[in-house]
Amino acid sequence: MGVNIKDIAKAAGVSTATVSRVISGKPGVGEETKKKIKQIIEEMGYRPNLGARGLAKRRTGNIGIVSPRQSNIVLGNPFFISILEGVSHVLDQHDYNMVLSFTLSQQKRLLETHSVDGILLFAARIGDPVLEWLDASKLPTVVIGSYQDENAYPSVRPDDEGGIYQAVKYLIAKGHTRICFVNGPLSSIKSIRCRNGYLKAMEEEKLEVTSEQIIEVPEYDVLVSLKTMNRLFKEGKFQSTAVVCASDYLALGVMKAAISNGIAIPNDLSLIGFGDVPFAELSHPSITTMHTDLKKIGSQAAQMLINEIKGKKIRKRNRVFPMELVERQSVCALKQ
Amino acid sequence: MGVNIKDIAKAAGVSTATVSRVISGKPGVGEETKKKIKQIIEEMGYRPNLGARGLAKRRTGNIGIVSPRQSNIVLGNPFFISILEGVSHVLDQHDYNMVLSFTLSQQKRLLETHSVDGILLFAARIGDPVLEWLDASKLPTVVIGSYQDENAYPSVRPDDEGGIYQAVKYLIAKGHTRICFVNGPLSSIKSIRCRNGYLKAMEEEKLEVTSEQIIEVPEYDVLVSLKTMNRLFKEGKFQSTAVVCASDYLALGVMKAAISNGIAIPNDLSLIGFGDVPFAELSHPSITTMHTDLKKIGSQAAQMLINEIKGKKIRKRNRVFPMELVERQSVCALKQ
DNA sequence: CTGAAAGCGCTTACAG
DNA sequence: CTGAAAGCGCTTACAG
Repeated sequence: MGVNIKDIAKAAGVSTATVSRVISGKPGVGEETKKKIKQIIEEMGYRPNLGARGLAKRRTGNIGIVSPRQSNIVLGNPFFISILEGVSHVLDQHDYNMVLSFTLSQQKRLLETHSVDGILLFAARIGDPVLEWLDASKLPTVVIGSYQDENAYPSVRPDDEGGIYQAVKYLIAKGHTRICFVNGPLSSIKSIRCRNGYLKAMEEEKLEVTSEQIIEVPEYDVLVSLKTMNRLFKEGKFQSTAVVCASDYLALGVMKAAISNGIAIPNDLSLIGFGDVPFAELSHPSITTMHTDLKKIGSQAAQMLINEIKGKKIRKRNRVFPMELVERQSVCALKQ
Repeated sequence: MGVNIKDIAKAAGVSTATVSRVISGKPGVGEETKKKIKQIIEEMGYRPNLGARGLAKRRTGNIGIVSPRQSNIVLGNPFFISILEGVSHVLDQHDYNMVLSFTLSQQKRLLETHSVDGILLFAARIGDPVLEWLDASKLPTVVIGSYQDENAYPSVRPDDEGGIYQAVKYLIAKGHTRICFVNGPLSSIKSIRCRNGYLKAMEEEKLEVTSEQIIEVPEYDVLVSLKTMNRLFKEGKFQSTAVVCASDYLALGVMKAAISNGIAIPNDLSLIGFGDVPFAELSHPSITTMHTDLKKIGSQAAQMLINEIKGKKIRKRNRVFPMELVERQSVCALKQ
């Protein structure tokens, strides 16, 4: 099992307490002794056992990332990846490890076995079993993305409502009036917020919203979106000249379905995505979309969690990041 | 800190040893006692402390996933995501947590602090500093993907060489002779293997390979591929009628560059990708590509690692998964 | 400035 | 079938 603190103490002719002090940079050790111990640590290749340290200090040094969604949907989503990058950067500076959980049983274990010091909760939906375990665990938690109850945990999220609102307004400014909205499932609070943004913009402009104009796709996934839209286009009842989507992936599905049904984008149909993932720029045509600083959302959330763990007061519990429109090729002004 | 094993022991009027036996399902506890203890555990909501258990059993219950590449490149890559899904599934069954490391310092900590019981190494390149730490850590390790030394660690990987070989042969069967190859950097062993497959197929058919026909892109990334190809197309010296790529992402970059330079795919240029990530099917045109069972690669690697940790003999240390061609829309027969 | 000792929460020979 | 005790590798009052 390698060399431990006792070995070092013995070799240096001091107590383990002194060695421990040197390792953790605590004051109160003579320069001479410190130097000697450091040298011996180097020579013997000593590496602290984080588990043991954790036991003694009653912390684990791990942060759990939990998302109730299927791993492929979350991890395969550049949206989350970018956020994770930000998270990773901050945890790094504070010497935390990231423990990911993709399955229900992993999440349960994570939350019930004192394996982590705090939780970053992603993409939760109403009714997710994880929420109950989380609650019972009493673990410091920060939510990333929209959540049912802003008061339950501190949170960081993009301004979903404002983002969609802006997108709709932009299309209206381009002359569109028959604008439909492709949304994710309403079990996601994000979807509800996005929906509100859409309705608000339409109402403000006194544009009628028929039930066909809100298309709810059961999952934030390209393929699901593709299938749903394919059916719609084939039925021939699709009347809109523009569509706003609650995610870039949804938009990509719409685009693919449109193309294979002979609907040209943007000439026959204008399209706006949401999130600005790398693919939005790479598709053909490139997708006009709503952008926000995902990495920063991640790093702020991580920072808040660390403060929470340290028992520091959090100034602003719920942070909302503004979104801005990125103009690309998928929108054009409506021709009369 | 919640209720611990002592509390349970006291409440049940037994020793902690007995409680421990019940928890870990060890034999040698009376039915009555066992029942009683189980009930009390339930009532008091006891959850074992994995850290403490780990200290006592000299294991951590964690598996580290390390990839020397930048997080966005690895994690943003559906190729790895699919593999991770397979990994996740197996680790789950064996009650292991997954600890991810995205940055150098995280990896160093992971490898030097007894934080994990084993390592799954992804996408290593020659000269990566991680390799040295890994080596020094003496941790059980399984490599996923091509690696410099097949004997160093057990490994699981797709048949890179055979895959590219098949792709080239397929194009030749379609009448192409001027076939170029877009590869990743040669610091990656995967790239070297892919290159060999290309050369082998071309040589077998006695087709000349000029130096311009092998295009080495410095990173397995869409944008980098896009830029490189854009430059090439603009120079106007591009002579091939078909291109094989060492990854779907590379292929996507080629496609995007071709389209924006007025080169139609597949009519002007046939294109084959590698890996069959979800986007290969969703692009327009959809990409003909080499497919393999990525999830299975992940689950096999995880299983091998667990066997390694348990000290079981591994029957076959280096496993190679065959690849097969998936015909889509990005290739057409050469018109004379 | 330094050490002896207790403790973190669990497991596991050993003894009975 | 069960318990007392030692131990996993560290930290931290406490005392000097």
